[in-house]
Amino acid sequence: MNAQQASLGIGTTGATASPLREAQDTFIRRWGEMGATWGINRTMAEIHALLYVCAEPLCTDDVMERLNISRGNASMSLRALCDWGIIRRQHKRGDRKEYFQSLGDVWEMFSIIAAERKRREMDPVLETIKQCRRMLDESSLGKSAARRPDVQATRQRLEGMEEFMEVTNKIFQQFIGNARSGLTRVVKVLLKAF
Amino acid sequence: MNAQQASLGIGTTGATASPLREAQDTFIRRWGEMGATWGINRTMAEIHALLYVCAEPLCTDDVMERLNISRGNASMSLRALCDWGIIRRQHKRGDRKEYFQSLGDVWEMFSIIAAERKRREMDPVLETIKQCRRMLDESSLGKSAARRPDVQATRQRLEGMEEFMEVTNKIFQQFIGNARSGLTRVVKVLLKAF
DNA sequence: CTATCATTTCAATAAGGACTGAAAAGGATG
DNA sequence: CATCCTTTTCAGTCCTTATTGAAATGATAG
Repeated sequence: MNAQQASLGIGTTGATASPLREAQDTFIRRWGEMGATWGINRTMAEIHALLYVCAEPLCTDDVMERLNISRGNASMSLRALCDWGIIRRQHKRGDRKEYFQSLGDVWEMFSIIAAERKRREMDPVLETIKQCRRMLDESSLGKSAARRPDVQATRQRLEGMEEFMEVTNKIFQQFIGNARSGLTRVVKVLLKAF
Repeated sequence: MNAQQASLGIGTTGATASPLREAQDTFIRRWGEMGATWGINRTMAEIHALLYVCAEPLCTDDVMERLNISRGNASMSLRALCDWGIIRRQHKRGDRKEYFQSLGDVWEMFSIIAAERKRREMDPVLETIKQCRRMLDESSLGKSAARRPDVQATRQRLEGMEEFMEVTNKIFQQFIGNARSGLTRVVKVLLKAF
């Protein structure tokens, strides 16, 4: 084991139990668990946590050894994280391997994630709700059907949800649009207001 | 099939394809998909969507038939939704069955969900981060170890994450504390500011 | 061009969650 | 307290997703 590996706490023997490594592992494990409950797969969350806390570029083998995962898994997860945009590839001169590095600014990371999840998961729902409302319009159903109490009740519920998502979307938008290092404008406003 | 069932669009034959039912089903399906990507199981999300759009109390059998799920599944999912507090049990006089009804106010629902997820998923992470930071304190490691660049780098990353989560927590808190029907104070502040 | 090292891909498999159905428990009614 | 109706529970099964490992592909250096 060379000096670099020692400082990373990477190695096949479990003997190296530095406090640094222990602290990092604790964080990584917890972050992985949280990811799972928010619909992000555990391994991806762990890899991200690892790159984030180490705060230096690691290569695929580092990640594999440190988290005990296969090469295939590491490769696919690293690519997914790059696709999300929260880690970046890096080349070291004189080294064929690729290295990966996490963004350092938490606000930027979360703003990227928020943007992506809004696009992938909230926008389609909002679209669907609008469509459902249209299906229950007077112009689609005729006057008498559109006034049935059950139809009206459903329409009202859809309206309530649409309003909510519209507002939530706006907040996301603000968060997304402004986050370039440090606290967002949204957040500053909030913190000042309370 | 009686009148009540007809109006709910519930029935064993697939023949009844009312626009109301179609709109509801579209919403339910989409809501279920979204839930899945946010770590809420699809069936639970669908049941909730059903109770929400119908805007009237339904019994276990209604839910089973409408969503094609088993009694066991319906029972467990309904209980979980009650535990979350976003649907409520109801008794109808002269009827042994229990009925379930969704909260009508979306803001209240999400405030309940936010409170629960904060408690279950964010608070523990924050706790872990604090603990990890303590592991890397000068008082735990001694001066020289605590000043190693790798230790300092990790400590900084943990601090960055802690700050982020602390602020996020405050925002959640505001959202949670104020939401009793209609827009929260947080949301009003936000909307005025932009 | 070939050898060498790195990365990606993907079929096979393992692991984890969700769902069912039937049996048990609960609770109202006469 | 016996009956009838409803709800809950949970072992077994099914289904989805995550992971592996080895073969294919790509990239660099000599």
